[in-house]
Amino acid sequence: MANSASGDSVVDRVVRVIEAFPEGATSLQLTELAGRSGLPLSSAHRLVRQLSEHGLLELGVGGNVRLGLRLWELVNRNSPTLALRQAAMPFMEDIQQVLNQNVNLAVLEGWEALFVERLSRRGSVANRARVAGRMPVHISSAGLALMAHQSRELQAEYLQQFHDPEGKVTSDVVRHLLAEAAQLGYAQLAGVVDPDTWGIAVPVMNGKRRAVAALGVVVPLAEMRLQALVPALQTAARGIGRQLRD
Amino acid sequence: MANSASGDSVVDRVVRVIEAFPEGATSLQLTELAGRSGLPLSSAHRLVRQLSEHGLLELGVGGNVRLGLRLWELVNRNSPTLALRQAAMPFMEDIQQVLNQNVNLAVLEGWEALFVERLSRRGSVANRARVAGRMPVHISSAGLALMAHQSRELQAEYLQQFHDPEGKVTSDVVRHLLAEAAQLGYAQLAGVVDPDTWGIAVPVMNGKRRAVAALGVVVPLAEMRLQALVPALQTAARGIGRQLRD
DNA sequence: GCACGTTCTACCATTGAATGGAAGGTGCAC
DNA sequence: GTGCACCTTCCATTCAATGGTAGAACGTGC
Repeated sequence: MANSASGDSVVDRVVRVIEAFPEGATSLQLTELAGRSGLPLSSAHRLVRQLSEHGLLELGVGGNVRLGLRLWELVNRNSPTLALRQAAMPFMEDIQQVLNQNVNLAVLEGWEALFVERLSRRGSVANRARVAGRMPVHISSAGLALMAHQSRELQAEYLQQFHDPEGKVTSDVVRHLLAEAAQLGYAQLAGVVDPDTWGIAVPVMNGKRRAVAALGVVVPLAEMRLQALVPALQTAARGIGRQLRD
Repeated sequence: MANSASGDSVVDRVVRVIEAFPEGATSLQLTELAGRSGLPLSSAHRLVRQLSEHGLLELGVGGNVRLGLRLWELVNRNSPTLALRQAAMPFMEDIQQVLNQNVNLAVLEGWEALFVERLSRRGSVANRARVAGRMPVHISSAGLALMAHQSRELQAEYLQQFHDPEGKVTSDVVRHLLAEAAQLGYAQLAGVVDPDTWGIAVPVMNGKRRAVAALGVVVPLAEMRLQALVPALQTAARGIGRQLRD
């Protein structure tokens, strides 16, 4: 019983509390939060109360905890993705209008594609649900498009550590997919997320010729027409890249 | 020289660091960050490094600090505003289509309206810049619409503490504006932000008859037609409120 | 090329803020 | 009424946090 029996700093604990929220859960019971974050109840309680006083969390009646509006505000007004999203939005809308398909924009975070923006197929932007979602590199066209244009070192490191928990995909298969994506200039993947859809994505290059994002669409298998999709995506991706330079 | 000479906890400092970013600034020099957050350089440096290790911040070469993608992800995947924005989006799009005006959605945060979503006038959603922006209650139609439907106690407290830094607006003027907004069911404000525009906003009521948000439009003075705008806004606001109940 | 200013990074003795078990509330269910 | 599950508060113990200092790494002007 002392300063941190478990040997982690206060910052570690703050992070653990924020990360304890499962994807999509807006609120959590205090006891559950303590359990998920691995903190003693009293410590969790103290931390949550402190964070609540600053608005980073909100502690409601009966120990109901949720992320605070203040935190949302701080993150979104200085969003690290804002410049990218603003540069990409007009082009994403163009794609959406021309192809009438789901359009998405992703960046590489660790060994996963992190989706930072999305326009859904019907009637513009209603569906914003899966923004801030993740997909492993090897089962998303966006992830493949991104990884295929990273440095040799990073790709080697990625392939070296690669392991499919389900054991279906080998490192060699992924290597092949990446090589193909690099050669073709786009990545495609059929029926992984949903058996009836294809994903196609192209890299967005910034001024330094680095792939900083991937622009992709998800189309029903029946409407799959590479000849139409790829040029549109590539044109849009180049446009986004040009915007990023200014 | 001990644990916190300035008498604030680690949590306080973490918050100060995150809040130190001025609106719209995505990155900051370490020294400037230390200055803005009022922390000794070495303390700021240590905190930033710790937060960076968890991805809440990103510490680039040469002390360049920005908010981390991981933080953006955590906040946006468990966004406290998500339910509201999802409920409101279809209706906001309707308004945008029918009226062809800038539409925005705000909630009350302290004595200010916090804008959580916005659709700009031309070509759908390109302009996302001012999302997460704030406006004082008394100079925003959304703020007035929200405050006009809060409890008597809260309104009294607001008016009691009210003080216009520029000294142009008195508490009595605001009281009048609120009374008017409450009676009419909508708030209007001319030429405050931009001399050539009007703002009009209506409250969004949740199942418990509490005003949880405000739906508003900003229109050029020349196109101001209350008869057309208010019913459309009110209809949409009722629709949003109904969605929130489910 | 050298000296200077600025900014980032690392070190480490001091000490008070953080810790968490225990006890006391509170509310709900049976 | 009794039990249970959860939230909240308290407080003696102690080690993690602190920040002055020093040094490294850059850039810049002379």
